[in-house]
Amino acid sequence: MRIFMTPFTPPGETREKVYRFVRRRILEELPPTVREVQEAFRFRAVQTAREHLERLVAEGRLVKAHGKSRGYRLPREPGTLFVPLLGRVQAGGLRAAIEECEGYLPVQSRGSEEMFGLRVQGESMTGAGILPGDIVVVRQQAEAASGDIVVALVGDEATIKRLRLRGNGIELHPENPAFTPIVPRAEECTVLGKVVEVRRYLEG
Amino acid sequence: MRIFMTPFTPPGETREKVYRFVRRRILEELPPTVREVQEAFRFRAVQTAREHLERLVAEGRLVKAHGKSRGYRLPREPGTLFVPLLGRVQAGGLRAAIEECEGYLPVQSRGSEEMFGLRVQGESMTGAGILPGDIVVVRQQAEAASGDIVVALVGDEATIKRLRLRGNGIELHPENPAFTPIVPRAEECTVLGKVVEVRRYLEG
DNA sequence: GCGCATACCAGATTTTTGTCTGGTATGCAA
DNA sequence: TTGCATACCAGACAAAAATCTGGTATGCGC
Repeated sequence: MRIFMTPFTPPGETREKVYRFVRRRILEELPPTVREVQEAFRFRAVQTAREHLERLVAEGRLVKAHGKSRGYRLPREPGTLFVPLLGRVQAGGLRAAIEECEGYLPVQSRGSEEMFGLRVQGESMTGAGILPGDIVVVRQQAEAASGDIVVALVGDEATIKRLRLRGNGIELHPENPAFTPIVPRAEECTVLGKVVEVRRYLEG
Repeated sequence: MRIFMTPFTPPGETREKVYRFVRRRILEELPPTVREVQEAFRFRAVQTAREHLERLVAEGRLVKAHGKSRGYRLPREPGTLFVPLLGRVQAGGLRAAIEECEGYLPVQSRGSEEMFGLRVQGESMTGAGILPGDIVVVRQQAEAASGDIVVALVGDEATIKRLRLRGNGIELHPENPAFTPIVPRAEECTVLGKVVEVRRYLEG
């Protein structure tokens, strides 16, 4: 007569915990093996862990790569990618600036667009809640709509302003009464991309 | 006589590519196996991939968990963790709010502190560049220093204000002249945590 | 009782994966 | 020339991990 450890486990409760465990591990960059799940929950059999995992897959809460180690993943990728954080961008040197970036930022993104982070200098956009020292996350694109906040290369330095289309030309508007709009000639201004996110770190 | 495919590969060039490949894979959440590296570079022998990887470890550019599958990691963890994004927090229900969160935010963090994200309502902190709809990232802590921006539970709703210590008591200061400071009694106010980051998503 | 579901366990097989031993080719410096 | 480094290859072995087969206990509806 064998002893079976089958404490009163309400249906689904253990599975819920397994799901949370696996999700956390995946988000922390290393999905667990079936045996790691087994050990984490003190199952006596690998199969028990496997059954929970396969059930989660059947329910659509996880997806897996059959036969591969650590093959369980979250469905619909959370799509977190790391974009380079640039200190400043000088004329023409976006490529160079990306090579010499200060670090990387985790960013949520659906596509695999080319993006970068840029540290804000100056007070010209405080009216839009963008303060010196903030970081803007920029999606690289040469075109933008009127009203978008963009990063543009004017002269030999990148600047953050609100874009206004005026007939054929463009204007770059600060969001601070102490500054005046820039009306660059087309050939001396390049739109590097659109600001899609603003971040401010209050410590560290 | 065997034929060896040894094209002119400048020293370190292949290794650099291997490093980039592995780093990308790690950041995308599933570190490669040695054989996956082998296949990605069309090496005829696993050992070739292994030598590059071990070399990268020796150089300190990667670290590994010996004997574990997919055991290569980036040194000094980028320490990205995912924190729950809460819509609103009502009296006492921080735990409940975390259970029913709207989603997860990738956040850079050194420790494994308890954190959460909270969507900003109202204009009381616009002077600090915190606008309605912004997201604040909060580290849970019951104590905070004078001058910190905190999330506090006053009455039955969470609010974001700048904390001021006044003798024995506390004051919660808005950063907008149209609002007046709150001077709560100690028993009707709980500091949930300190705002460590502000985010604004400009699209989506 | 019966059938059926969930929840779990035991032991084995098969595949994947990490590791190891010993090799070839090329360039460089002593 | 020798020695030594890098860069690569071949074939194996052993550990780790996924998978499979067949079981026990408990509760629920009929």
